[in-house]
Amino acid sequence: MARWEGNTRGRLERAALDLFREQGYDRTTVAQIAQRAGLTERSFYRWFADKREVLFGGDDLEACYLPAIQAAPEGLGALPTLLTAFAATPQVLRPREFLIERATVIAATPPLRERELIKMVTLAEKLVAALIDRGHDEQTAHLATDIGTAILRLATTRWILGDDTDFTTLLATAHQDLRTVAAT
Amino acid sequence: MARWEGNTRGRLERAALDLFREQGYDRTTVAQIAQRAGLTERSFYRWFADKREVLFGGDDLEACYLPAIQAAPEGLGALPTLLTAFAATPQVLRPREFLIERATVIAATPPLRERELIKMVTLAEKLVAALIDRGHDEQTAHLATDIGTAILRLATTRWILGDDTDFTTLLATAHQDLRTVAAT
DNA sequence: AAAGTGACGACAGTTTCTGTCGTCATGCAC
DNA sequence: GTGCATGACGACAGAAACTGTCGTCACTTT
Repeated sequence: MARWEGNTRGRLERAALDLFREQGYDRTTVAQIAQRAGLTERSFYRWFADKREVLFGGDDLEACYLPAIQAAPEGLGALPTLLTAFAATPQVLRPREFLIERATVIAATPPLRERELIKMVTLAEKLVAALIDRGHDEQTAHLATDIGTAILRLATTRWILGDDTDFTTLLATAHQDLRTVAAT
Repeated sequence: MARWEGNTRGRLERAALDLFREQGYDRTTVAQIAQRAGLTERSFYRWFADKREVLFGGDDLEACYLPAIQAAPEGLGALPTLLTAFAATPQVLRPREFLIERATVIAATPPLRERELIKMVTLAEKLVAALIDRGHDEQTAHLATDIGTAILRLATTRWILGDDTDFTTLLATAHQDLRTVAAT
């Protein structure tokens, strides 16, 4: 694979994240990223479609959730299927520090937020498709995905804020909270 | 205001949408848009921050929803407040044909989808803030906004698909459907 | 040993976006 | 009416993002 150092892609990701944190996203050049990784600007574009994509390389979540949905017990409702998939998945796939640095940079720069949003929507569409595959009708699949992501977001927020409860319990609590708000 | 033709901004929007439909987004140049509107490329950037923004000029929805939220009856729950705001608002603020052409182009080009998504999220954040302003706590406001937008999306989808029911009824039906899915 | 492959550098070129300055029509003061 | 501010505009110049193309070089396959 790699002729020189190896892990070219990882070196580019690391260099980009470091530079974004040091100087900000718009003041760092693709040429700078490539140079710090020991490459040329042209080579950067062989590994990533554009400057933003360098922080969104992994399809980790998709690889986690989709099999978990397919493996869910037969005859389960759409929303419970999603929630078990969310619960059965490890919270951290990369070193935690990397994720936090990355999230900080993304939150601070609008172009990266845009990219993150479309990644999330694309993932959500795949969740919908997976639910439809299991026999749910389209509108139910959409609705369950909307509800499920809202629950996931609330549970994750509380988890980040320091709530160390078991994640399955956090999901169940958030689900109950949503039902309460929806009942009004 | 306008020295020559007047409505410079509108001319640019119209030229951009037409060109995007004729040749696609990436094959049309900012210089082309400006030329068709009788201007220079440099002048385009005096009216829009970047090439994508030309299709997202109006803050119409925000101008509709926020006052409606503030005008909602005292003591109403967070979700009902949103739903009344959604119901009390006209569905069409621009000529319907313009909206459809625009939506088609956006759906077909990823960079425009990204921009649309961040516009929607920004609007949602303002809805949350408006709810917090009315005394709701942050998590409830978030949850209600997530639920409310899911309901709005389902109702709008059915409306577009040809369901000519009164929009308030469509919202109520979608709300009921969501409760059903959430109950499982 | 010869041929194939895959990552890379080296250009050249287009397009997006920004900074800066001069121009010119309109409006307002005097 | 003359002088002066303002605001939209054109005309550059230039940085940075991205793309196409070609040659090179290490490594692998046969």
